[in-house]
Amino acid sequence: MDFIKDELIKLLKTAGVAGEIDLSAPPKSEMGDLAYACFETAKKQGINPAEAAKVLAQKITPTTLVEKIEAIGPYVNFHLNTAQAAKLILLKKEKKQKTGKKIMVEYSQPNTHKEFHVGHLRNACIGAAVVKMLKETGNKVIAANYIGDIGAHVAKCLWYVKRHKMNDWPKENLGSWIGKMYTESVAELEKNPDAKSEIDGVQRKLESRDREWSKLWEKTRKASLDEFKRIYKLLGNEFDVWFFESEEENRGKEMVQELLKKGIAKIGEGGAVIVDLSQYGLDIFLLLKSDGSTLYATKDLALAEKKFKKYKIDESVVIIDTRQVFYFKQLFKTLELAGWKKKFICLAYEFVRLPEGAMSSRRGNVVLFEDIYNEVFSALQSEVASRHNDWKPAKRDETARALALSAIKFGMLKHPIDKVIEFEVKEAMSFDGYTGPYVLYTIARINSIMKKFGKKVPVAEKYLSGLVKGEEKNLIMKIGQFNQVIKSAADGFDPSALARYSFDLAKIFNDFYGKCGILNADDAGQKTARLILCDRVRETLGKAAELLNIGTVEEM
RNA sequence: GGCCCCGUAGUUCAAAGGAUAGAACAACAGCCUUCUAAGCUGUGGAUCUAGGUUCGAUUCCUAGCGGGGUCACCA
Repeated sequence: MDFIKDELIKLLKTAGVAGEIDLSAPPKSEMGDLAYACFETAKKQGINPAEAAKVLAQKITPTTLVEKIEAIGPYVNFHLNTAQAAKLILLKKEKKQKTGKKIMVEYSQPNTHKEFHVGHLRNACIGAAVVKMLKETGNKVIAANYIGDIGAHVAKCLWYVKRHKMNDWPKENLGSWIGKMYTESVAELEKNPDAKSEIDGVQRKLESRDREWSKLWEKTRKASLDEFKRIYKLLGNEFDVWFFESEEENRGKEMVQELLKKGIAKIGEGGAVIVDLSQYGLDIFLLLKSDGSTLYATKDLALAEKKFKKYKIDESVVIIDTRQVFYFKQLFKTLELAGWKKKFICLAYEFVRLPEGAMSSRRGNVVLFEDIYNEVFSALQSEVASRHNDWKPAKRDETARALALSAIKFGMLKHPIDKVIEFEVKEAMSFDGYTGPYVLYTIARINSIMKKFGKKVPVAEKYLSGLVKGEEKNLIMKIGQFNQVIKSAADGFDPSALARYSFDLAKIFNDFYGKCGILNADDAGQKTARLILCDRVRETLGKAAELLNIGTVEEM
């Protein structure tokens, strides 16, 4: 699209337009392919925009690329020659502009000793997509996970296990069992608040690496981690660096002392270490508990230091639940007061709730990733079986798995991050319309055509003159937008823009597919031209899916 | 109460201050001797309220109303 825009901008400049020129797509394709809005120009000339558009349109003469220039209201609309547009969009490679920053994206951050539910899923999906999009736009990206393997929640879980469950450990699925023990522990603590002091004692023992408790901790921690790694493998999440809270405790405590010395932190009510941020509207920030044991904040100080010192990154992006933004504002402010001038970006997504209310391990109304995956997978198993009786079971399962993951991941990514997702099983089970399977289906349709064609599609400019229809042009123009969509989605950390684009492109393709014969086109030239177009649609959809961390299928 | 996010068809969401506010789901009516009907076509249906800035506001500002979140030993 850049080549086309460059040429149009040149035409406009020759016609006397000065300054920045911005071209947009008109709302309806009949109106033209690209439009220039004349508001600025009109203002400079002191005439009304519709008049300016009319004058400007008359000054520009058609070229091989631009067939018609038309003023509609305040807009100058350019109608492009389809074959020429196809040449510039389908055949010419645009050079990518590189941002070239070194960015660490920290995401997922699950707590061991807890269950992995669909709220965690949203983070994992957004994170994977953000990492891929930032890489695509030329950044060096380090994908980091930060495991909450120590802290109050671990103490709660282990206190309960030690007290009630030492004799009934399961042989399998230890990781998810431990998560359930956490939930039971919370329930018990609610009934019996006095247990709090016992649990605090457990946390202190864990932090002082008491031998007996450490042994229990190591075993359960590993089981939790194995469970997470299994889920990441299924989801296709890969991390370059693993941080653990347990490894940040000591340095964190030291840093708290340093902040005390500098006078940035002080001892607050009850003996805890605090930073008073009330003059910044950020209340009181707690760094260390009164009994000397650590908080999230203690460890995050050390982690921030490690990220910039050890990994020498330019920016630190942290993907978190919106409920933690206040905490992160406090943390960033504290680092700033301590003299840090680093770029911290806090990418907050709204949470996933259930129709009956917020998910809470406490109330036991969480939807586990595992459960929803199994449900979607088995629904797709029967879908696939009903369509492909002849396939081997292994192939059917593999297809159902890919489709299930595409449905779940796309469902998490299609909502903008600042919208609360109300998670409904019914919606997760729908495979029509604005869904992952719809995009995969479109790719599978193209694969099928290519397979029937049976040869490599010959790509050459001479075939493109076969492209003349409106449906073809719509597709070409949409493909032309791809690079810009990637760029703005990456810059805005917004996978939903890319998800929407891939759906729109698939939709335009299916329209084309229904109206234009491909293998049975009117003549050989047209057929080849359409095959080239199909190939580029497939490539674009495939790339979009890849950037969203969604795997595709050959056929379905 | 302070601060943060969100209010658009029945529902879930679009629309860098610009053209007749777009989709999807659901509802209803059609389309498989032809490249995969997980598809396509058609029909109805919406900007929370009141001000302001602007040639122009769904978008920006102010106030209100409604929903959600958060505010010292949780993460």
